[in-house]
Amino acid sequence: MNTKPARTRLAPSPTGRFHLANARNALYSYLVARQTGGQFILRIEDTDQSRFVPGAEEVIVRSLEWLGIAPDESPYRGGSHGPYRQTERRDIYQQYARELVEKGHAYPCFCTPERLQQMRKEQETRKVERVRYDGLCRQLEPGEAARRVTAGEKYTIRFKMPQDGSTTAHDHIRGDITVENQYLDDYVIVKSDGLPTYHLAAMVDDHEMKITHVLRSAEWLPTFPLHVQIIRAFGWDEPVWVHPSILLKPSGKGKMSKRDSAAAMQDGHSIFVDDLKGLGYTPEGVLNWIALMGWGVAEDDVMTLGQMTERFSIDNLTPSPAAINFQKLDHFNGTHIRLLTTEDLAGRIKPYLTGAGLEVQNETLLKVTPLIRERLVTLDDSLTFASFFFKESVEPEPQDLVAKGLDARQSAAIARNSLEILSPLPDVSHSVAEPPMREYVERSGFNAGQVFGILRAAVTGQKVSPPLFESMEIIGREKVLQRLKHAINILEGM
RNA sequence: GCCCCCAUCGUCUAGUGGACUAGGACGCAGCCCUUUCAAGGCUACGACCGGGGUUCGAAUCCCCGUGGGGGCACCA
Repeated sequence: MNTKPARTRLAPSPTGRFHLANARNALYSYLVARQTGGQFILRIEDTDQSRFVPGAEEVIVRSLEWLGIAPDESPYRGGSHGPYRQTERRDIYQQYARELVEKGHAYPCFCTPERLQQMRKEQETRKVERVRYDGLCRQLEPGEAARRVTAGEKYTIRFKMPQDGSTTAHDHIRGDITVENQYLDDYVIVKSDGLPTYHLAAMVDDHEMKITHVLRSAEWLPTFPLHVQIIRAFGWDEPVWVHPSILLKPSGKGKMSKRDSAAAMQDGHSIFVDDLKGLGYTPEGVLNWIALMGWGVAEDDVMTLGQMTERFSIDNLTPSPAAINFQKLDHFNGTHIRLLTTEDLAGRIKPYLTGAGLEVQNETLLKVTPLIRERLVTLDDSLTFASFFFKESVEPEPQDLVAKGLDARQSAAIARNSLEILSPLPDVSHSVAEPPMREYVERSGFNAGQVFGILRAAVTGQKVSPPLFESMEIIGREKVLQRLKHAINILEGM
């Protein structure tokens, strides 16, 4: 367990949607911050203006809030280490880039995109070991370079990678990762528009914002040595680096593609957090699900956020890629729904019901909720299990009113007998209505499944429903009798 | 092609040299409960990638294969 307050961050770019991997990094970062009494920070990495998607930032914030892991510092909440949007930190990067150039760790590069493209093409046709920058501008005299810069020539700034030896970087999950420097490139750290690339911006910001633990996707592993080199060039302390594993598509064959996402959506699932709510998932279920992709828990894996905060440790993260398993999401969602109090659950279900045009009375909803709770996988399942409680009348399929092994005439007779039994009763509560109906089953020679099946279809309008007598009690005598009469009419017309 | 990472049931994982007959969860199958569907309970099926070492002893450490994944931009 960490003892010093940790500062962690989530640094997404507002270029697309907020997906599972983002959410999982956010969760782990949040957990580390919480358990050490530190801060979790949201920083927007918007240096690539060509890929900027309007509204993406809002989706990120909304998703984090919905999950219940909102940041302590962010562009919206502010904080003492802002600004939290990289485009607003332009001058800071400029200053640090200049420092790198002055120290001889970086140099201006005047190569045009066209030249670079051609260079790569040539390298490929020559089948060179590795396609990379050829170092043309690295050779330039610093004075000459400075003259061209002041002359107004367009340029980028490249990091001067050591050409001999190797770089060892330490990942908390994987241990030391060593790469021969000759395989590393002179990466561009400031673009010709004056904005930094990730490599510079993230290192500068993590330092400036006093980040102690960097949790980021394993996709960064290949440039990890570069990042460490940049930090060493500045002479800064390194944070604890944690690279949680890549998330794979359900088949385990590669990352999720656009096509895979569409397929998941078809199936009532999604890898995008802002879809999950509409699909009926709870933050608790989603959180528990993503927490366990790459976090090894031996037993008792159903956890709330609070329990995760107590139990989480970056020591228990796994290095191997994990396939996304939506069945497990359903499982966790269902179990967390069952853990909710009746009031809480009712409140969460209501929007799905009213959203479907149903008129929902809170009093009734509170009675219905315990009946459907253990049947729900997603919150919108409440529609299939509870709609009939809130409808004036119900329209059963004629064939559903015919009991198994019987014909329409026999079924109609059972329905009529049931009506005769229920009509004189003061009410159709469970304790009042069930005994005489049980007695009828005994006496009639039909089995319970047949009799109650007809009654269920008549009263609920469907073959599958919550327990029959409990349901009738909530629906009430008048409506029950009404629906039963309606069913008799249908059966007699068959 | 080059570089990097990874390797236990179908999937997510526990396991840090002897307590492993390899544990849990999801899923799957069966049974119990039951007026339907669930939930719940019980049971079953199911894995240490291969080969070499190291060691009295290896799922665990090392090497080599093989397989899988990721990355090779003035994107993050």
